Amino acid sequence: MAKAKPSADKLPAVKSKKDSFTFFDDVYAVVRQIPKGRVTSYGAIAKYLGTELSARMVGWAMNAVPDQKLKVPAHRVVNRNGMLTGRHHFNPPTLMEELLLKEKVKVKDNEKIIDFEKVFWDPAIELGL
DNA sequence: AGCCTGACTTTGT
DNA sequence: GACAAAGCCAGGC
Repeated sequence: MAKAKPSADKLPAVKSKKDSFTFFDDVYAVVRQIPKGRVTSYGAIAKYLGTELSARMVGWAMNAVPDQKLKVPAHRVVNRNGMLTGRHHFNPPTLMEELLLKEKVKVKDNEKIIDFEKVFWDPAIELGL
């Protein structure tokens, strides 16, 4: 992963707090665009949204999903280690791994994705940021 | 209004 | 390499 160290190059470009609702909406929008069999990290999404400093909010957004019918494949979102840290938040905790396995995503120890780098889907790149 | 928590990430010891 | 701490922002109490 390219981790640049922009001291002055790092522009917050964060939206107003009033646009906070957009944050959740954007998160859902990005997650929904994750191709099948691919996964991404909270940080990647956060970065794409311009709030890489608040990757937690991405996960928080998942927990704050207004309606599951939004088809937000939260199971395709893991932490930067490729670990299914959020599986406990699924209805059955095993649902996350099942969904991933169903999409041909290999999971090791039922908590970590194998070849995470290969199935990693970076919105900033795929969506052409 | 203030304090606490959290599905993260990075950095330092 | 493992553990601890800090920073981030939004929501709940």
